[in-house]
Amino acid sequence: MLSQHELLKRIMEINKDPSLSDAEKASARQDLMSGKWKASEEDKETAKADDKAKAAAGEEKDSSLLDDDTLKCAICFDLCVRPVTAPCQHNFCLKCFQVRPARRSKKACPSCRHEFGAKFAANPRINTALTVAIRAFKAGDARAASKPFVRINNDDRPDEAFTTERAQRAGRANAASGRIMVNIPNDHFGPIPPEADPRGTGIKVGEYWKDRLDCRQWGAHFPHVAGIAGQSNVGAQSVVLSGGYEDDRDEGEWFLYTGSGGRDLSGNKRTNKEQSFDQVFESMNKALKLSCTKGLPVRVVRSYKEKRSSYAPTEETPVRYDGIYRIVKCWRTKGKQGYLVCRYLFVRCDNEPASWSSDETGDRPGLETSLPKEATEEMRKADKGQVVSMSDKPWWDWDEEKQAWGWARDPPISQKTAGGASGKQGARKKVSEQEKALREFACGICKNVPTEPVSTPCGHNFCMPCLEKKFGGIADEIDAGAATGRSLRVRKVLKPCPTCKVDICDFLKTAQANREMTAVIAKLQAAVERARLEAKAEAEEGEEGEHGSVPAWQPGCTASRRRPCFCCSRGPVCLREHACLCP
DNA sequence: GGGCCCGCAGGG
DNA sequence: CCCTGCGGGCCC
Repeated sequence: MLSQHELLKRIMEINKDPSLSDAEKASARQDLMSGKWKASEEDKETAKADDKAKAAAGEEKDSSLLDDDTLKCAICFDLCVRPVTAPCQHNFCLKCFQVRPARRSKKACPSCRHEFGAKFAANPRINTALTVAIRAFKAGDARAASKPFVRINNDDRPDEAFTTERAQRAGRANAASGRIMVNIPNDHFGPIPPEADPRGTGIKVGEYWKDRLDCRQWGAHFPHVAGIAGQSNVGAQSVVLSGGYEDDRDEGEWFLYTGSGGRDLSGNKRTNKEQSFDQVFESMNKALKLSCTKGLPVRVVRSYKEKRSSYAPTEETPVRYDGIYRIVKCWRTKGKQGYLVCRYLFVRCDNEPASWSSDETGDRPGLETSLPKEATEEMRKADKGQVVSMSDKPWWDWDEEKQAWGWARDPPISQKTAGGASGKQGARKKVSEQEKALREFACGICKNVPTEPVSTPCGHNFCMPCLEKKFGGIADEIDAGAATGRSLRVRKVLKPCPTCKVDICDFLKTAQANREMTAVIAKLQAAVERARLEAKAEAEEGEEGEHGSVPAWQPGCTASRRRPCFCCSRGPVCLREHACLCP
């Protein structure tokens, strides 16, 4: 890996290289920052010599870099805060740029008088490579700099599944397919931890992918078209800011997000800019609302397709992970198209600094209480005056002791069987949980789960056969009692609930196995069985020959449904052929 | 750059 | 099963 000094030197060399175009410069910088660059022998030599010189000269060399314009704002002459880079290669703080050159009629660089292109003047984008350099510079050593991650080659994978001939010709499936690299269920909340990542790093803020499909494979956001990942009764795990809704407003640390729906998608359309009816808090919008009230962590991914945000990535880093946010408020209001839209105020709460931040630390609490005026103004106009707030005890919260964000309550349990770090621990846990649920139905006499369950008015469960055995031919005796009209009272005393001793004689007259309960029990039993199998597979994991009778995957399989492998959870498994892709 | 079409995942 | 979905390739 490059020393920090070397890194900065290289960035400057790139910036000064007259043979490179702006785009090439940007791309070279990005490659450097993302760790794609590989040390050649020559480079290693210079690095060595460099280290020696550095050792001799102490830190002088590093501090001398402060004289270089590269990291400084050409307006305020300080280190850039949220740097934007003009086509002339001069850098500015986003704010400095917005208050000075952007407001003037002649939009030109105050440093070199070079006129900005219309695109840059209208929507300057943060130069994230520069923020990394500034952070590194401030920290003075490589350790504190956000560590460049090494992307493992995602191409040429045996399981980069092609589904259609057309897609094969294009060199890539045109819909979601391919192996999910991270070991987490789709309904995993919060950051993707190192344990779940085959590289052992976890998904870091600033990591980026070439498209939504790639992003999906690394678990940051699973749906490949939809912008919201979630379940209406659990919450939302992640969102993408992709410019699909014109009401969105992005200010980096906070943004206003629009819910989904309200659009006519008839005729096999996937999206439609035109809204034709009101949005409601249902399905994905409801999931987001739940994440809001619970204060759950929501992963946020930004796409270069968002054209109106300075915080959106560029084509060089098309789909970028920006860390954890919480939804502090949500409400409904009239959107620009005149229909009601669901609105969500996201506020960042991540331990890592944002890609656009020149700070060395992540977010600090407080932002969620001092709401931006854009949001408060909109909330005042909220539909029916209803504004939903985040809980006082959010699931994801600031830990004063650790001085870090983290889980303040247990994370929601995954409902999926996708395996993975949490899923694996969950399998055994799930067995015991469901067994516990089953025990709720246990017969008060034989203590087993009843096959013909009866629930008494006093709320206790028994097997029908156990009750009959206990009270001896219930139906017959009662019939006999009714026929004689004599000893019913006596029998009543003789038929107390075996659990609570309450008289259940009258109930027993008409008692029948509860069909509804039978169904519930059957479902639970099936779930326990499934969970047991999972736990078993888990226990046997690592052993050879686990795939048993599963046939080898055949290239060109056009299965429409894929799931992580039942055996090793690494997937995908073709459910039509039940073929397994495990190595 | 716009329109069109497509496969697929996932919720309900 | 049906419907939705802030993709992406391709053709024009």
